[in-house]
Amino acid sequence: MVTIKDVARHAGVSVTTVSRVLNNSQHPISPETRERVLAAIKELGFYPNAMARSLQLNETKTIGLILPDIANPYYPGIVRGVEDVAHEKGYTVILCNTDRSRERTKEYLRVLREKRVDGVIFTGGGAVEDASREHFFEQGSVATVVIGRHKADLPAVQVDNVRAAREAVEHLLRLGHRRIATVTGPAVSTTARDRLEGYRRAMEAEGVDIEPGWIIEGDFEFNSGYQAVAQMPLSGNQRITAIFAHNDLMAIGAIKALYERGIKVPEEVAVVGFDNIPLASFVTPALSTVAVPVYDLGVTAMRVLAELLAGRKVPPVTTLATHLEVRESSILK
Amino acid sequence: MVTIKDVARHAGVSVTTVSRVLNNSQHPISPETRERVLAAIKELGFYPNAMARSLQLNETKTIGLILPDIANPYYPGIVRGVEDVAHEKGYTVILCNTDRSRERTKEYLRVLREKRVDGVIFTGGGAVEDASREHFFEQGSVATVVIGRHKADLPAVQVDNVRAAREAVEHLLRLGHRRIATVTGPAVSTTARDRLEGYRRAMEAEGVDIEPGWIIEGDFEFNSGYQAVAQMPLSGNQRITAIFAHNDLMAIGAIKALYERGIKVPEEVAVVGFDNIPLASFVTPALSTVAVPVYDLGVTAMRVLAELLAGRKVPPVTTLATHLEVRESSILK
DNA sequence: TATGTTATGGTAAACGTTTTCTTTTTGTTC
DNA sequence: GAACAAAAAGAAAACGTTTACCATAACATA
Repeated sequence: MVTIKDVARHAGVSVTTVSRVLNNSQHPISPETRERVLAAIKELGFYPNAMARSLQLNETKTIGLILPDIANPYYPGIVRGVEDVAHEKGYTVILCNTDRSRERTKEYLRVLREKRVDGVIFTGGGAVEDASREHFFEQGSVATVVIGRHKADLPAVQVDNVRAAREAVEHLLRLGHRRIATVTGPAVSTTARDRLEGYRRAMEAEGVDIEPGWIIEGDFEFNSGYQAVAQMPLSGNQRITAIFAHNDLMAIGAIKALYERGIKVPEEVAVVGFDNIPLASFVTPALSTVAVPVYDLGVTAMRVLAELLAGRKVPPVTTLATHLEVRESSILK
Repeated sequence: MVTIKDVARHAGVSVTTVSRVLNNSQHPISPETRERVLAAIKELGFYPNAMARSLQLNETKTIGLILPDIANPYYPGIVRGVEDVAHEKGYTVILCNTDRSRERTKEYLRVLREKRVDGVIFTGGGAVEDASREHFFEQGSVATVVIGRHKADLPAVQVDNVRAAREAVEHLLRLGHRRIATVTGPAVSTTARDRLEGYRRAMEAEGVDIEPGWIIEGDFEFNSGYQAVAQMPLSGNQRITAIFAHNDLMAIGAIKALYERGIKVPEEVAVVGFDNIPLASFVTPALSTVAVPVYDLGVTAMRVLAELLAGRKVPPVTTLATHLEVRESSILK
């Protein structure tokens, strides 16, 4: 590998001078010298060693992005948002899939720490956060931003799940539905709790009593939505006429189950999901859903992190707006 | 930040000794000394500085993963595969989205080079490869593995697109279809060319003449599949009875268009896609498709790269098997 | 002439590790 | 008790940068 020394020798100057032209330093350099250095750099194919540089400057221009699983369709949008802004600001992103495993999370935190990343963006909540707090923040801090709900005392970027869920259910109520079931996320998920709360508030505001069979716990996976349908009253005059699922995957599972039972969506049962994963617009009928601005969540998180790294104050919480994307599954053409 | 010196002082030994226990060196260390060092490390919360280490050792245990767009549902599976193996082998992954832009690709290659990544995995072909060859490999090499077809002289991990496409079409022929249309990828894509070739060979082997209107060029996006349907003969006895799309997104677009025209899938028109993105099993009817083992592509690519980095010989091409995932869109229950 | 000042450039320490080479300590053998 | 070997530990150079500080030359100023 060619080093700054080689360049210096080749250009007939000191390494100091090479370093100066490399970094556009304040220090005056004569045009001829600069030219010679630039020529030497080109000629030798010199690429400064970022590690030596980082060692000296104590910054790596690298951040860690920790999430449960990139293969979950909710996350790629976030990642892309983070990455775009990171790239624009000269940062590089290390991707860490934790599968929500505490072990693996800690493992990654150790590596990120050893690699001296300048900052970290977390998403995926829960156990991950605990591990992080313990491990990362308590022993010397690394700038960190969290996407989503969290208990830690860290800057967060999130959406208002209670409100968004409420709006989704209000939409169904406005269409005349009263008997509305909901497929929730796992009870431990704060996100799921918020979405359930939104459902409750909308129903309550409308004076509709929620019947016991209407709330079915899922796990955010396709299958749990599919299976939830089996537990719902679908015939007789006790039957439900709409389903609000806590995410799109479960909503699509529910649609599939309804389809297989010969129940028409949206004619007999309307369905609304949550997240607006890419898939949502492609299924038939196209899924009405709460659009979570995943890309913007990523973009904003990285922006906040960059502010933090620049030593500026950042808001403790940034809340991004959702909007209801009404498609075919909840409304007749 | 606490350094190895602090640990040494705290444990009353030299940095050499600390380094030795840190790296489980051959050099004998008395149990008591080791204990003292370990205790000091723990007590001070010491995390070795990977950059200083890398500078010395000339390896970063980091690799770059270059792809067009993580938000494209084809890629997360690959990324996950790469990441899993990388993690297992002690590597960290830097994610680079290029949007197939030559500019951005070169930009990233520069950064990866400066950060002295140990290796690179490329996927997404085309322009990217050119940029890479030029920039990366010609001036001092970095271990590299390519996923998919490529022209460069680099170890590759791929599937046999010709064969896989042929099998997909043979499946349709076996079901009795003769008038089979195909929605291709962009003409410049080698992948698309291979898949078209497979279609041709299957038809030819069966003695079916391909009519001009049957081959419609798409661009691998949902919309082009949707729009392709408009150009197909769908009524009269010249009508096609099956569609082979070069990827799932286009296949799903086609299904949507057929649905809107009141044409039943698979009863009136069968559809087969390619890739087996997660979405494929969730749409209605569930999409029959050629299952590309994306996760395994990632896993294998990283394994090959690791071999390369260990200085071992690797096969120039590793071909992974595809299989046809027959679901509802091409066969009646 | 002595003294600054400015423009340009260089020397060498520092960043935090690993590792080669030495040194010290301990133990064994005759 | 001398001689040596083995075990344990340390000193210092090296990795490739950045930068504080210093040096020189040219020129202006009093």
